[in-house]
Amino acid sequence: MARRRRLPRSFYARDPLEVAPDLLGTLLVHDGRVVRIVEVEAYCGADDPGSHAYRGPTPRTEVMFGPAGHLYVYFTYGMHWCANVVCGGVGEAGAVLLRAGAPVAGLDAIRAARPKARRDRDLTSGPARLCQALGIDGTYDGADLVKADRGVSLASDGTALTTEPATSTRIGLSQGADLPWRWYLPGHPDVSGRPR
DNA sequence: CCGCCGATCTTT
DNA sequence: AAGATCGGCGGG
Repeated sequence: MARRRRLPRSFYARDPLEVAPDLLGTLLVHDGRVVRIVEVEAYCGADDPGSHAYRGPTPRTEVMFGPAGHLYVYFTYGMHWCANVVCGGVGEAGAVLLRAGAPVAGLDAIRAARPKARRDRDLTSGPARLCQALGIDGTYDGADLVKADRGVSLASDGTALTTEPATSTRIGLSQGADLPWRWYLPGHPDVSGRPR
């Protein structure tokens, strides 16, 4: 087991198109539960019609316009939470959506948090499943991943990827649907969804 | 495995 | 009225 090293602020303070692929293989940690990130999507603020921040700041999206390295957690479809990592400079509203992971530790707690999952592959494959599995909800909006002020952080354990990342268009969008801003580790059982 | 549909509520 | 989703159901 290699030592886990929390990602520094400088990791996040770059263009989301650079940060997103670099997040593959990193560890999302909360409350004894750890998953290895295997699927992400980049969202590029005012330059991206698919971003919640495309039309400028609102109460919902204000965290995205703040400093990098914080969580942007939003509520969708009346019942689900999804988590993004804020990237780039202040005011740019870059973000990377965490779409899927592979459980690394705390499997019992993850299973307990996902009672609807029939198979293990359904535990953390999907942005809302991932949040439910790790116990991340709206109270974590704005949480600092570098300071881990609410117990959530991202770390690297130095493990090299065994699969080359692949790209595709993003899942579930009608605006910006043609942009190839999704990265994933192909063949991984936890990778979710399909582009349209 | 795949496709369809309903749930449920915030945002526009 | 649509949405950065999920889970249950039916069919192949």
